[in-house]
Amino acid sequence: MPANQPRVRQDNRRQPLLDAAAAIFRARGFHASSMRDIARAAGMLPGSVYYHFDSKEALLVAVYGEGVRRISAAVDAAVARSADATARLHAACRAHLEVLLDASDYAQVVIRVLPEDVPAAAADLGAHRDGYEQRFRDLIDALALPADVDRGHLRRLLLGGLNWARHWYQPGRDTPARIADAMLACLRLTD
Amino acid sequence: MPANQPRVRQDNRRQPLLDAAAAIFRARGFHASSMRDIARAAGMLPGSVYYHFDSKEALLVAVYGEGVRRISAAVDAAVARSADATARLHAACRAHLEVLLDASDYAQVVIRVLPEDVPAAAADLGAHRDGYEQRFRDLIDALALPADVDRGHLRRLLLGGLNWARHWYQPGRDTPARIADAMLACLRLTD
Amino acid sequence: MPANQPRVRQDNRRQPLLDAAAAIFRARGFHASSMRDIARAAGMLPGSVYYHFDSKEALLVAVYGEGVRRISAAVDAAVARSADATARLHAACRAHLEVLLDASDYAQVVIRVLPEDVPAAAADLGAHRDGYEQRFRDLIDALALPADVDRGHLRRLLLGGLNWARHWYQPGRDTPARIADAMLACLRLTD
Amino acid sequence: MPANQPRVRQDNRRQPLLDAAAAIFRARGFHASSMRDIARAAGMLPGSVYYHFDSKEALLVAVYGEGVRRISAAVDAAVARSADATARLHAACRAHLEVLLDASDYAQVVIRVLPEDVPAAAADLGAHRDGYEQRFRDLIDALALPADVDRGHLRRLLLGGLNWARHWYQPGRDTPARIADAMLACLRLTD
DNA sequence: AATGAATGAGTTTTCATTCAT
DNA sequence: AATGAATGAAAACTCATTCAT
Repeated sequence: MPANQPRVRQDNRRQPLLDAAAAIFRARGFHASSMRDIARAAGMLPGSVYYHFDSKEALLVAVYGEGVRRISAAVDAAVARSADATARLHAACRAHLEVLLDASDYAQVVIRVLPEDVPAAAADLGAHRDGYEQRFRDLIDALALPADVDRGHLRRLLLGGLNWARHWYQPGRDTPARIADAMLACLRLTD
Repeated sequence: MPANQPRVRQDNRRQPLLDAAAAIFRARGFHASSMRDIARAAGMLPGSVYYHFDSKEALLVAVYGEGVRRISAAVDAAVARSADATARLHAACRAHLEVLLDASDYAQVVIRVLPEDVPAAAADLGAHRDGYEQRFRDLIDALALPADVDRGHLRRLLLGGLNWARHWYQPGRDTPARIADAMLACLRLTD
Repeated sequence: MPANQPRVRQDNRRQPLLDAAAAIFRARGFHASSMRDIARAAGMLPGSVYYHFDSKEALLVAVYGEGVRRISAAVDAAVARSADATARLHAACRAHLEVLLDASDYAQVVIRVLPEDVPAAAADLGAHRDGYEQRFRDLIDALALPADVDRGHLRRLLLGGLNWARHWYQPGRDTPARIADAMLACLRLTD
Repeated sequence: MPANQPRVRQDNRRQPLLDAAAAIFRARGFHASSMRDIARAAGMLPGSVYYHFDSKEALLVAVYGEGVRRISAAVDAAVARSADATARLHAACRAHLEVLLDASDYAQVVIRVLPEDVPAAAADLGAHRDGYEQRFRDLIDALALPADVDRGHLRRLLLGGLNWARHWYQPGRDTPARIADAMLACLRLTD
């Protein structure tokens, strides 16, 4: 035995496993994804997954959390580049859709898997989601809106409309940024 | 032997079975609903369900179709009461949300179960859905909109926003009609 | 109501039902054939089959019996045309193969379904089969064979070899008559 | 903890499982054998079988392949002991029948289950069978036969006749070797 | 002579998970 | 850090059969 190498170990297969899970959850949803499939995509045996995560739900929560973290980071970075309230909302919506539609398996899991689909994890997923939505609450609070526009319903209309894009978006026919702009153009954002 | 009974027997357990399936699909989604559960809710044995429907997917398609029929009927009836384009859209949105949020298990299945969740039935479900969305296409075509508002994106924003309500709506705190009005108030529907 | 017609009824759907059963049993064997399939092929509902036959086994026995009757008739007719013992055996083998390979679903069921596959009907099927094989026993008894040829094993070799043809026979490449002749030419039938 | 165990564990329940499957398939045929029964005979739960084999068909193919391997080995060993063409064919037929009738569940599956009974596995089974039959082709090619004996039909007659023995053979009344000899004595194998 | 509706036991298969090694 | 081998429950579905009408 040669000189003890320092051993970098510490869960170095966790990341590939998460990546695989994100890809499978995104493509098939929670219930139609099996631990077998995820393990195979990660190059492991099904039993091995349980070294890293206690359950299928725990794996989902980890993926979902990473998804929220990634959209959050993208939105935060985009928003930071402007000072004007309307411009900031535009930037946020563009970033939101870009990550959601093109970039990341992780982020797509966030809209593909609904908390209510997984009762055992619903609380965790909901908390992650709420944390993210707070950003849009703040952005909309900063706008000068017509008096008869309700900020809560505006936020929910906007987020619902953006997230729905997953169902009809076809890469190539349009871009996330143009879709975001077109939807914002439908809204009464100024006096 | 009394005179000629009317012979109504035909398929008389099909309706209760559909009702049970609608309730279960609505509450748990497609994959988390089992034929066992549906059969039990309908007071049958699992095998008996297959006398009426060839597969779980076929059962879903039947429920989904009935859901679309019910929303369509509600929207058509509501729209028929006005001549003004904007008023007609308002009526449609109110009816859409009312059926969706309060009235019908069948209708809720339509937004709870996404075609892409059930590849084997996706084409059928999609066709039903498209037939329904055509109504909103027509309603929006009839509006006089600002030149920079894209009708396609307006429709998708609106339907996405309305459908999203399922996730946050709490009966009692608000009414479907008020939500529909509040969301429409956020939109630039006039010149 | 016009003058009472004499009504020919008396189980007039029994024959089409038997035909359908023969076709299905022949193509798929006993276990892989379902009463559903047979009923559908006969244009009935599954329950209706039970008006004519008490069970799947009873249906098989009827088909099998008809199969034996048909081969027997063919062989008897063929044999009757010759007086010479060897010529009679030739005629029998040709007729046997012709019915088996080309002519009749019923007859093919006789070699496709083995009595041992259907314990509940094994006795009946075996009896039918034995009745038929008696013909070959008689034909072989009438031959003048070399002393060291055992008549029992000759019969079993010949019938086994002929029946096996089902597995490799391809219509067009050869004819049942030529196959029968070629096989008989392999045997030591004369001193 | 003793020194270094040899680690033989690998798939150590696979063999008992195959044995159990061979016994059940032999006794009842493919369709009448259930995975339940096979699992029970192997001392497993039904689900556990699927760790070793992907499907009932795959299990059959494994049993069938092993059956062919065993008859092939027996025939090859028997044939190797003679140089004379006729003696070699005799040895092959004796070995064939001995394995088939007395020795091995595996081998009996080969004649009990017909490829056409299991469409999903027919190609695999057929390939196995063809590989085996090639031996008889070679043995018969080596014979000096009368000019009017067709080698192909001789082979098919002989194999059909031998395999048919399964249906009437009763241990004790006769021996496989004597049956083989008696059948060969019926054939015109010399000029 | 047949049907509509159902039954109940059965089928093959899949699943998340466990655990000694 | 992972694996080989299994478990036990449940999944969707099929089957032969029944029976009032």
